[in-house]
Amino acid sequence: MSVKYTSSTENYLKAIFHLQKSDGIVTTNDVANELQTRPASVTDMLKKLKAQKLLIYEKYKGFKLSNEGRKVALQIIRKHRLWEYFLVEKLSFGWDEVHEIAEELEHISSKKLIDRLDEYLGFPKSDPHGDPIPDSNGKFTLPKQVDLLNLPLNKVAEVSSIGDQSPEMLELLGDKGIALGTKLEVKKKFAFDNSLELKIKNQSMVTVSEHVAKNVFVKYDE
Amino acid sequence: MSVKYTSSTENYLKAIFHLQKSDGIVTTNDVANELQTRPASVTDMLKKLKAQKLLIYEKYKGFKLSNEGRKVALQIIRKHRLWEYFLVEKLSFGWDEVHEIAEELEHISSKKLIDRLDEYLGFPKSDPHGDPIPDSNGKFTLPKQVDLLNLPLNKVAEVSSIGDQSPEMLELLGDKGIALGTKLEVKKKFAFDNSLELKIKNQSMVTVSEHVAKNVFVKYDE
DNA sequence: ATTTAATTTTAGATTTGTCTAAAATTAATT
DNA sequence: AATTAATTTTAGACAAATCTAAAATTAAAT
Ligand SMILES: [Mn+2]
Ligand SMILES: [Mn+2]
Ligand SMILES: [Mn+2]
Ligand SMILES: [Mn+2]
Repeated sequence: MSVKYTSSTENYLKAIFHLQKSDGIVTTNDVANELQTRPASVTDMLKKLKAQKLLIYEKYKGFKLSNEGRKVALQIIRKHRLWEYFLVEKLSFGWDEVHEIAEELEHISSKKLIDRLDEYLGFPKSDPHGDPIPDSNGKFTLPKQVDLLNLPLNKVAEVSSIGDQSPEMLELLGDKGIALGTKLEVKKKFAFDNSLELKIKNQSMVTVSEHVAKNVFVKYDE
Repeated sequence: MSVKYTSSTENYLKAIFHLQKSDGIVTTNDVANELQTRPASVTDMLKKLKAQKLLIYEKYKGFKLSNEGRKVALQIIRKHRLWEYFLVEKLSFGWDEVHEIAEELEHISSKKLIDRLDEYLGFPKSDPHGDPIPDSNGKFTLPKQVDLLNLPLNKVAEVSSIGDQSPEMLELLGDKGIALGTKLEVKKKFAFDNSLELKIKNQSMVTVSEHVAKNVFVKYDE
């Protein structure tokens, strides 16, 4: 039967899950940095997670989520992303203002609530940032996508996901007229600094840096 | 500026508010009983609430909410009831299964979220149990209502609110076919035990005890 | 291979919210 | 009025989550 975890435990599991995705290996400092806390606090929590069999951990030797830990993390992520979808689609929030609120809502415990919400929303496949929403069993399908640097010239594509989702990045994208679902094509790539000129559908041309280009993912046919 | 309170603080304020409504005077034991905790824990919290100027309290002399405390309590109640309305109207929950979930959701802090939700729901005036929903400023209007014992014979009325909302009561009412909005009239009152015979619209006659009658409130014309 | 630096862990405190047991106060009974 | 009972508060403890400062371990640099 489904056990109840504290919000803190859930936040740690989620952070470790996300760090595992990108790096593979996760360190105490990584987690401290991600959760805006101190390394000593992280070590304390690692021991608790190990005691609950949510983490495989040997001191000084590193750690990773257990199967159970991964399972719990995926359910938190499911809740987070469904609430984000709800906020944008039903309550007309901007995609750049839902993360904080979802950070709280993801800890509401009722399984029935989240399954009803999923149904109410029409079983969406991805959240407002293009990230996949795990189903009730934790399964999800990664959409095939490339970043703008690897998008062929003059190929119309649709923005499907954003890598760096910092407020600064989202503000820049909003300003350039780039949102999830935006149709665009790369018109020119400058070899000098890998900056790109983009034609955004129904808008004028814009220029983006390599840093931005690497964090905007798109889907396109073929 | 809106200060952030802990869930525990919010639960205490809400409990004291509700106890104040019914009795007028509230005791340490009342609160302990309401929140399923110990009198010593209540005293601890009373001191904290006083320090935060949310409560007027002199030890051994009793206590009551300050204006600020009442204001905060009303905002929590607003959130609780709006979420209950959402769960019933949008996610098809039964009115007897939403309280627990709302007990968690009421602590989500975003003011913008709750105002957007209010708008999305069409600014409902009362929750699924017939209790009034305070507006963004904490104002609400009490619907004029009488309990079934005071409803004149053969007068068609509409169920508007339930006093005792225990699972046992809600189960009994569900079984008898009495829900919020149900149209009914009192056909007979037995002086012996104050039990009533009711004609419920589109159903057969049912009998209810005085205890039940005192906890079912109705609105009617004139 | 030592020495130095960075990382991680431990030791010991602190805050919040809770508890039990005992003391203080108020209320109720003889 | 004195005694007993109930209520409320204090004293001291504990679990959870955090912190700082110091120690242990591992990694990097001479
Ligand atoms: Mn969170
Ligand atoms: Mn997201
Ligand atoms: Mn609550
Ligand atoms: Mn209610």
